[in-house]
Amino acid sequence: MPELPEVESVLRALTDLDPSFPGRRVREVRILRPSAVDGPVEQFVKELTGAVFHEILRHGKYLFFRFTAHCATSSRWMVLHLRMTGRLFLVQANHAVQRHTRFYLLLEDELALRFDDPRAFGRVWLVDSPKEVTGRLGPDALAIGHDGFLRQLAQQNRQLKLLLLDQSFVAGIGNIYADELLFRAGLHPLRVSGSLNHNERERLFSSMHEVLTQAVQAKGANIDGVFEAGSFPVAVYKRNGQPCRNCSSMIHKERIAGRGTHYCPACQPAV
DNA sequence: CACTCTACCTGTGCGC
DNA sequence: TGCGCACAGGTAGAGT
Repeated sequence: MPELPEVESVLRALTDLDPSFPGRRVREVRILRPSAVDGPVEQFVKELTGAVFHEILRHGKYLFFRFTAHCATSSRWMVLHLRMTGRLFLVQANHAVQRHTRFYLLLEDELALRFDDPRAFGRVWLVDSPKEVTGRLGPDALAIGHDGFLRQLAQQNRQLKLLLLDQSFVAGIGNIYADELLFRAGLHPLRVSGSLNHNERERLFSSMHEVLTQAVQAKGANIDGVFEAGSFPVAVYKRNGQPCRNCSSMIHKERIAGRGTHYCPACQPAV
């Protein structure tokens, strides 16, 4: 499930694989699954055909592609959310379409930007400004600094698991990294944010920052039995029934805030 | 106002 | 072996 580190890796892969990606012109747009596009499909195709990409940004789990349409002066943005199983990548234009390919953009130099998504939760939008999307989001979880995070935290009094998953608190953390950073911080997912002492608040920020930074460096998470491109080793996610790497206690799983939540009962005491 | 539930999807892995 | 079904999860929107 792509969260901040995985989405950041997608962005870096695009620009590393193809340093001239910003600057490329779209020759053709093919939509295989119209429901992947928010809004009228014809307009999506029409606007992007002949458009030129200028830059790619990320905020939370969203990617923003700035482009200028073929005979327009002002910029427009293609916004993408991978949701659960979406994958965005560059391929050769003749690369065979897969069963789950939802759409692709044929670019110059026989390249194609392709979106595959088995679960079909992923979506793409065209908007005038990223703010139309990021306006509902909190600060990016990796861009936010120590002081900004503590300010955000001071305004809340909610269960930590719920808080971390709330994209309007900070954007980019999903179920995997919420569990991972709470483990690193030694905080139980049901602890209420308002009850944290100074030291615990500091640990929450530093753990969030370290986990996300290291996961970006590792190009995403490595989860046993689940296909993920990255090599960040998870300590608790899907490790229920296995020994904690700190203390050998059994990793526990329960449903919190409607999500499968994994933690070490010894390292993350309830009170 | 704050929380919970459901829809959206389909591959996986279980029990029978 | 094969069938049916619960489950996984991010987000929006509806419901309590």
